[in-house]
Amino acid sequence: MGRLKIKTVGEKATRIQRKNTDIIMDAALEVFSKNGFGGTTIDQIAENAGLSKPNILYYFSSKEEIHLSLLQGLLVKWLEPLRQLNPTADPITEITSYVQRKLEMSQEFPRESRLFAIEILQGAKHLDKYIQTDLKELVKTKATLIDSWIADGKIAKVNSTHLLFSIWATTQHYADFDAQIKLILEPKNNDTNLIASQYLKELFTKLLSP
Amino acid sequence: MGRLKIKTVGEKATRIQRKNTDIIMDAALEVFSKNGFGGTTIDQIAENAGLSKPNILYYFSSKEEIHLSLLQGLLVKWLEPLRQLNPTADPITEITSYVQRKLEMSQEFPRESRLFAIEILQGAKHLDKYIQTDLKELVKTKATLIDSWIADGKIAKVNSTHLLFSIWATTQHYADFDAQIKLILEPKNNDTNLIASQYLKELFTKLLSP
DNA sequence: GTCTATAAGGTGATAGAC
DNA sequence: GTCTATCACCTTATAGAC
Repeated sequence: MGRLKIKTVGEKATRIQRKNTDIIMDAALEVFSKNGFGGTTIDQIAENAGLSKPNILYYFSSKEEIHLSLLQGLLVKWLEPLRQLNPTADPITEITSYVQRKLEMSQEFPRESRLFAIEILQGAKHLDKYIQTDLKELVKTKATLIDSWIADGKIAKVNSTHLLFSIWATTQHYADFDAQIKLILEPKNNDTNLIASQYLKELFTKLLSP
Repeated sequence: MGRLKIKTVGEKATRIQRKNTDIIMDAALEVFSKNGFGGTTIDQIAENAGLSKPNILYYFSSKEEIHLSLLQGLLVKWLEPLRQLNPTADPITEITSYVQRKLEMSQEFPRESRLFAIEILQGAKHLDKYIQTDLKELVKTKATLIDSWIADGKIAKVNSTHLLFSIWATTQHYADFDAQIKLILEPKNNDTNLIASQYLKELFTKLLSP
């Protein structure tokens, strides 16, 4: 009768498991991204999910397991924009498009962005193996691609790795520091996303123009 | 014999109070910036400070009071680089100097940077009044200054508020996401700070050149 | 000012009925 | 699969001796 990973039941039960697992993870994302791991209680997750605390612990064996599942499930999605960086297209268009994709992802998934940010901020203890392998490898590949564009004279000479850092920093800032931005900007400003998009396009276009 | 704010004792006692208060706040900064508010226990602060838990609570009436004291003490220092932005000097030099000051501050006080970041990330609940007054006012003043530089044709036309956002984002990134950066860069890279400094100077110089 | 002891309440996780 | 009840532990904060 087992835990999640042991599938001994039929189609219908599996579907219920999947559905409830999704509900719990969404509720947990909501609370973890707002209060951090330590500031989150299973009770809060349970209330958010509309389930009882023991029921949460029927699907996940511990609070930490929920947290880990969330982080690991996030990684593939989070790297997708960078993976799409295309060697054959126009370099500046490619990079500014990447900036746009990253910005849109932060705006569309602010909870995920914050969860990720909190985790890195606190030392990346649960992601370090992944960062040292998958992310490091991907950065290396894409930095090499950018370096080849520089060597071909297609874009200006810049440090390709720090270029990536600054793209991450500027795009994620709008999701992660949203509270600060909202408090500073006038409430009437409903076009923050558009302005941010245009500003960042200009920032990186000017940097990279040969 | 009263709490911190009531000064009924002589010079010597006051000096001890001040010394222990500083020790506690430094220990608390260490732990809060690493584990967040919820992930921190008074026991951890006590151990870090080399004091007993009740002794901590002799100087501060609660865990939250320590946290608040830290955040509020941080604000003046954190805004100083922007305050120094000088209306009379050369605009591009002024802005790139500001970038350097902000970068140095993040590198020199990474714990403060992370504490601040975690607070904003989680909704800025304890700083919202300050952000809406002091910071908003300062940003308005300095954005107006930058706008006047644009009007005078001294720098390129950009959105001045988003310029400030991108400066904060890029400079704080090196402190806040240090764990990720260290894992991605080769261990041999000891000159990250220098490269970051040069890269950011180029990024903003190109953006702002008329 | 600093300590030991402890109250008071919250939290993660489990047992067992349904 | 889901619930109520509960255990065992941890944590904040206080009381009171020194």
